[in-house]
Amino acid sequence: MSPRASSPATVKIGDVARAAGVSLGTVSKALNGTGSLREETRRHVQEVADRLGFVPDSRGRGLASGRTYTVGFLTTDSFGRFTLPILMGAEDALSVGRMAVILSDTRDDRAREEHLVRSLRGRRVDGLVVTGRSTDERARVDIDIPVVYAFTRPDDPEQCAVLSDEAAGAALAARHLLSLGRSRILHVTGPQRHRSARVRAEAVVDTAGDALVGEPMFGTWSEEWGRRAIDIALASGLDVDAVCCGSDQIARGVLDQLHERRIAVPEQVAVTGYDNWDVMALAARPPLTTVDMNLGEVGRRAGEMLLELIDGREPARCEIIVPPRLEIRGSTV
Amino acid sequence: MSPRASSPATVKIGDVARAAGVSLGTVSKALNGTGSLREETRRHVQEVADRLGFVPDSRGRGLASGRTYTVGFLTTDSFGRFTLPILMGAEDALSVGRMAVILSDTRDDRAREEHLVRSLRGRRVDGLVVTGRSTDERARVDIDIPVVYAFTRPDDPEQCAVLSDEAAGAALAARHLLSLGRSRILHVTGPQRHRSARVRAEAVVDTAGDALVGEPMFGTWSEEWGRRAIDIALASGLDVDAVCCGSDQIARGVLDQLHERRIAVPEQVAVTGYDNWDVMALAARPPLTTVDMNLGEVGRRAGEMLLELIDGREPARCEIIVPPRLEIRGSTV
DNA sequence: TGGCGCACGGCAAACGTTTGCCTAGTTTCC
DNA sequence: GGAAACTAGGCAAACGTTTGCCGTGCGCCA
Repeated sequence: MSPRASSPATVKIGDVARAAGVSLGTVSKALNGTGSLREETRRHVQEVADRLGFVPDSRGRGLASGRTYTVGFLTTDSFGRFTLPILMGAEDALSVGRMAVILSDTRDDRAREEHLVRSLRGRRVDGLVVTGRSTDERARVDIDIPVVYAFTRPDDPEQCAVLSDEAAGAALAARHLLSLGRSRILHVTGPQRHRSARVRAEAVVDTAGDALVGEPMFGTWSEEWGRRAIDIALASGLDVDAVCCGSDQIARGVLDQLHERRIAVPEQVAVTGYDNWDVMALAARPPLTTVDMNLGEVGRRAGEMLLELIDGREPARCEIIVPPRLEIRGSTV
Repeated sequence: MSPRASSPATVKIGDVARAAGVSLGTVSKALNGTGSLREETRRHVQEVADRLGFVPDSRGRGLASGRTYTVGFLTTDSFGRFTLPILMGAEDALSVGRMAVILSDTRDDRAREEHLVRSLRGRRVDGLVVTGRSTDERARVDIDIPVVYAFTRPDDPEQCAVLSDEAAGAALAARHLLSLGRSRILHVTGPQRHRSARVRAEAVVDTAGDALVGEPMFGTWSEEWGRRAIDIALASGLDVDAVCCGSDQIARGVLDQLHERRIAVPEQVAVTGYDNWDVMALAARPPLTTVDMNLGEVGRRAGEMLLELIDGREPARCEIIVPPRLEIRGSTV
């Protein structure tokens, strides 16, 4: 087969060497800043390389140096709302280490995951960032290169991970409501079988104490549930001056239903969300006070940690908990 | 530097050869189904390779075969709402060609794009999918490998592209409203400087004809604008029985404001959106009738076309227009 | 002026594959 | 029974780098 029939034959290191009148190894050293060369030589080679538009072939480079400068980004949860900011953060951190990121979306399919991991292994990636839903633990990826889990919690506690402090986030919202003098707080959140929902609910219960009205209401992560929850709560005669929601979507539903019933937000009832999902939180009326998990930061820290692991440096901590942040807007005074 | 200090030294093709008692080249042929070998030999080699857990090194493979089986996915628009489904579709199509996808997010930064393209070139990717906002044309990427533009329109008409038929989509919505007997249709859409807004508006005007009330209302792609537009329209005494919106977000705002004013949807006024963005369209009350651009299909077709180009086959058409589809829900009868 | 050391840069092995060519052995056909 | 025609698989070159080691020529010092 004709090797790479690209039109104007790619320029390789030998071409640069010839054009610069030096040896092939010298070009490599000049361009990589290694070996011992006169500054003048380096400059000259650099110039020639630029003129010729030389870009070193990562295959040869990888083969010779043992590093590919490539990492895999493995996600179970397609590229949903949560995965995305993490990906962006990770890319940020990794690109300063000149790493390229290969995307692998398992679509939550075991066989597909196996195939993808095999492919990544074949590409000799230097490391792996694994992410997915935070709701449950995920099985560790069986591969003998550095792996950092982001957002999702690996079932093996030895593995490095960067997680969001969900309890702290929920507490943040609850405390905020308390500080506003609210004393009859309702908690509406997602399905009880989801770890996130449970953890957040527990934190709200602990923080709000006597100020909590009734039991946490578990349902689904939808606007629809937010609306229904309000109906249910009011129908059962609950007296409420704040609703602490498990997600922005739920909060949006809550807001709509309160509006519907002519209950003033935030005057009569304050509302908080969770996620700081801009399209939801900012478009709500009033704009939603909500917890931001700093997912970008989660991804960034995961990328940084992976770089450390790849470089063989032991990272200070192998589990990083990223603190969330409260974004205060109009839905709470 | 120690070449790849991974714990249990990676098994290479030579190891398999030795273990199977054949030559190195034979292993390659057996595993790749090339050359002429006895079926028995192939099986035997395959077995040994499996037992040893051999995964060929893509660097060596790429170097020898001239193909990297890697493509770049270059996006200007971070990985927003539109880019994502395209990415997923493209990945779908490319993964059947055993291609890995390297992500490159330019963040709309010229310098960053240059750097990323250089990096992709260094990795000798076999091809490139370029995507971004559909609102404007984008400068062609200067690289001498196959490139397919998806969703975004390249400024050079020679380039291959897969686009969504936005005019058809808007017409679809307008025609649907007409077919329901609506005769006083208002069009509310995004900024006039956006190509998408202009194209869709033009199509609505053409399709609705006399049934169009007033001029298309250009604004922003936000819920806020949807709400305001309704206020403005009603304040100016417009009599309307349908609102054809340029996006789901706008439609959502329109719905909310109509609801606010106790105007029944769809009985008194029917509403259509554009994008079929599930979190918006499904959570709306009533659920939104909207145009789905089939972005997954756009990505898939782009991936397929790229595969063809890489394989040197001239694709039948170099510009593919993917037809949109109307998703009918409760906001129109 | 002679010797030593140092700075610079060349040489070639190594990285892990694929693939065209060649050879040895087996069959087939007269 | 012998030669021609295949068949199966070995051999080695090639892909494009990096890097350790070595040699050469120069400067410096005595």
